[in-house]
Amino acid sequence: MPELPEVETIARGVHERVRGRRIVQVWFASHPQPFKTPAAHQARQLEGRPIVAVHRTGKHIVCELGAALGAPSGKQSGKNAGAQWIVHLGMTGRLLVTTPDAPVAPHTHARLGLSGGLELRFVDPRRFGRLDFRDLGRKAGFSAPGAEPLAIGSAEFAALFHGRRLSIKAALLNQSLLAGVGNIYADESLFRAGIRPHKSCGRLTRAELERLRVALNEVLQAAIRLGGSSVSDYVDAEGMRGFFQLEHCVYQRTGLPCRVCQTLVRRIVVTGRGTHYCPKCQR
DNA sequence: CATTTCACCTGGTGGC
DNA sequence: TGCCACCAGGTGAAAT
Repeated sequence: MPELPEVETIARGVHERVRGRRIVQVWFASHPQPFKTPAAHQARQLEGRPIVAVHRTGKHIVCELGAALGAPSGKQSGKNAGAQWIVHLGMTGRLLVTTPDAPVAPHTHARLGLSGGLELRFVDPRRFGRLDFRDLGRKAGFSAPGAEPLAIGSAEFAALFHGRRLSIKAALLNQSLLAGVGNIYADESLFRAGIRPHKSCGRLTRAELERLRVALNEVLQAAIRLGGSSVSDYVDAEGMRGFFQLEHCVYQRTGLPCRVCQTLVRRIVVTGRGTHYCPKCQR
């Protein structure tokens, strides 16, 4: 499932391959609509615009778009200002850069034909993903509600969790607190910080919170270096798998010996999510 | 307001 | 072999 490192990997790959190209043709599937704004409106707005840059915010991929080719100046047009195409991959979403003649995978919901003979495709079997279009002439650019885990400082991080009663695992998954952490990296960072997943936020010491911030930062950076974790069907923009799943200490290692102390990894359910931890290393 | 639960989806898996 | 209940989990709406 795509979390921060996977989304970062995809955004970088897409950026490398499509930056500077223009959207010349847009096809959206008609029946299933995993779209925040109506498909027809998105398709109409996307066509003719250049892709200026692609980057990540939280778990969202943001494609920065320029004005449409030949759009008349003046407020009426709507295509003369910059815009954003925002992609959320949900659980099983893929954003792929292909050649136009590449076989179209099942559950392909969007195809953007680009200048220079490439296509940007959104594929999502379970349709948990979301596509959104934002006209920057009408509203501000997209920003994730939560803080950026790779940039946040000690005091701000501690303040996010201070005085809360819910478990630290549930808090890590709350995107309006921290943007980009999902089930894999919540479990892995709690292991590296030596903290029990169901421990209440309010009971964490300042030292534990700082250990968690550093552990989260390290695990996310390491995962980005390895192209993310391919635990189900995650692949990057070129269809390549990541390798960080080989470095997992607890996630999906139920019943296997802890890499540090050999105690068997345990699985519990916290707020409805499968949660993995070492009962000896994590207190 | 804070927190928890549930529906949304489909593919893969295990039991019978 | 086939069928089916069940699980995976990111998100947002509904419930508590």
